Amino acid sequence: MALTIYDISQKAGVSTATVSRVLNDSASVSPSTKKKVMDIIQKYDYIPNAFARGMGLRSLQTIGILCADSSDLFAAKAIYYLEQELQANGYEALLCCTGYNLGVKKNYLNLILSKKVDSIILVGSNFIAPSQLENEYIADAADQVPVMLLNASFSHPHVYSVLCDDYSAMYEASCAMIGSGIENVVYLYNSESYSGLKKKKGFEDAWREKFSSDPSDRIFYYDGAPDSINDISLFVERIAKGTTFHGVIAADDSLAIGAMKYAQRTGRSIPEDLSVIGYNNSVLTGCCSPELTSVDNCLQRQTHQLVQTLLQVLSGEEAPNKVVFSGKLIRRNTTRF
Amino acid sequence: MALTIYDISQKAGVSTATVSRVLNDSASVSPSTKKKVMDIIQKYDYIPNAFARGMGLRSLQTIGILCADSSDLFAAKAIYYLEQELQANGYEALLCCTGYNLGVKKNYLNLILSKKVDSIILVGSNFIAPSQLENEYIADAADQVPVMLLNASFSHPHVYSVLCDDYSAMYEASCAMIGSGIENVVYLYNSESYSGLKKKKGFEDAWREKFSSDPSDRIFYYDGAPDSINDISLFVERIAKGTTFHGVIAADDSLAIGAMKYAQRTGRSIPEDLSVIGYNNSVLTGCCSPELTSVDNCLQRQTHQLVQTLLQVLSGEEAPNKVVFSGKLIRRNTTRF
DNA sequence: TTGTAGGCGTTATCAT
DNA sequence: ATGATAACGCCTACAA
Repeated sequence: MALTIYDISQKAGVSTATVSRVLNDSASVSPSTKKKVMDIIQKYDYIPNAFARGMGLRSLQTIGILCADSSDLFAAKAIYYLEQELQANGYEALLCCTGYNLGVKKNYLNLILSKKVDSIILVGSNFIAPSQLENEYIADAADQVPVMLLNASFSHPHVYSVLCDDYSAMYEASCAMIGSGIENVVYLYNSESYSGLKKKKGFEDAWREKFSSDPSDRIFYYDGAPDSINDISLFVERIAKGTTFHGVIAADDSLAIGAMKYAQRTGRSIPEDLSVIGYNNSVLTGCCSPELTSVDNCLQRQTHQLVQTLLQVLSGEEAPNKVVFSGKLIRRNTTRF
Repeated sequence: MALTIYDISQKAGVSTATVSRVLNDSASVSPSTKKKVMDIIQKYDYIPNAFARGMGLRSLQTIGILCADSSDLFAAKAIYYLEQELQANGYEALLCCTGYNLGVKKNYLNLILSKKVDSIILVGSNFIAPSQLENEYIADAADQVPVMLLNASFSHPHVYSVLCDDYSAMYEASCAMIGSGIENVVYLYNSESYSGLKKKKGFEDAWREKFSSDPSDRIFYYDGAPDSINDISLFVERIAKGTTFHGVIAADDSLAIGAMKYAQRTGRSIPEDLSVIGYNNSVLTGCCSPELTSVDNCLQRQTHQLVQTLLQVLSGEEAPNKVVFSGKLIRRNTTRF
């Protein structure tokens, strides 16, 4: 049987209350007794029982992280950074992959709430739907613990958002490509999430501004497996049957690389005949050749800010409800502007 | 204040014990009272307090997952699969990224143990060192909870290993390349972990068998950032200054792609002038062109088996201490054999 | 089948 | 500064 606080108090010749105070350095304990207790704790490798502790403190210093798919490149990086930041501040991360179904997300959110996490971080904007009604479950959760949104935004008490201005980033990337004189640019996307729609609008506005025409016949939605580059390239090939294009702007690096694959298969050269811009500036940008121009959404800065905000909230300080960073186009060799 | 089991028992007109029994369907409860209690629980949205529950049950149905870097492609996939399997069986995953330093790993292992997880899963073989002494901390952990190893092996009571036979997979891949007549094959690796060394030995044995000579001057260790394809390609370029080669076998897809980048930069054609084999069969294999031949280590089968074994262990059944799967060379376009 | 009551290991409150 | 002791909310003998 593991040692209890009572055992330690006996051996140290003090009360359990004193041991507890040492453990949490809560109230003032005389240096000498403190040392005495510490020594016993060290000597016997005493570890307080986490459950009993949770009961008393009403917290186990644990943060729930929800994401749709933790193996998605963006999510994987985000989770890594978040976990590191949390760890460094004495918190553990409870991970939960929900998939993309709304009902399932709700269930998991409640499940993880029942584990008494101190807060919940929602990774990626696919947790936020365009219709307020579907976001009700987030508001409900926020009544229990602060809810942190990474790369999404939702206005509600106790909901805090940290995100990249995907709209502007995509708008500027689109302007760069369209403005450089490349003809017949198309836009590829694979998510209608909060950020997915922002990005699309960035392209649309850039297009309308330049040509005063409706871009909707140049926008294509891919709903296949996100990690099957091959499927994506077939998808692009199908587009090419009905539409001429010399530029591709993609809402995700993998879509961009699928387009490159198609181009290379059909003998089109990049960037001479086809320019490509991706999004997320993931490891994939360095794997293809030529290397992919992509928008960096400064994920690490986002995660850092998110955890800082979270710590403020948990310690009762005032914290910003929404922090927005700017994305940045990283120019590589699939573009010439 | 949240409702307690006592409140529910009052409203239902039964004792707390009966409510508890309904909650855990432990002992037999008459269908009528069961329904009565259930209705109250539903009506008030009652959720039992997780901490108090943990105290009674001595478990919160939580499994600790440790990995060095959760954004590593292999680890990210593994974590995703594991979390899904665990979730499906009523367990939550507590994630912890330790980095590659041994001391840090030990600390985190103890930290996560103190959270009273029901078991610990170590993802990736970098937790197992060649020297037994350095693995002592794993043996210690296994005294407290069952320890599961994904893609590593360590013989000790309460330690269970599920892995791919990386040695054989790499041996066969090496034989395939060497046997096809490709001259001056080199081997690249970036980890001296349990599996890293197995893979290297696979190559060495294949080489020795064919040429009866020492392969050590053809084996190169990369110790830079694993996700910087560019650094890897410079590393390969340096190798090329002193060594002629027409084949590259890499212990990881990113190393292989770095080699391809070098080749493409210097105008060497793949696979005519240079054949390449990667390892892990990751998403990267489809991003480069030509697409990368790579060894698949059937990660999903491994994770499934691991969780099955874990469930057996936790329910007190006998379980296999070591399960080994075979890897498989997936031939794509960077090779011609 | 059901209820009573004690215990789980801490923390927090109140004295001293 | 320190010690008793009452919560905390649930589970589980044991009793009925």
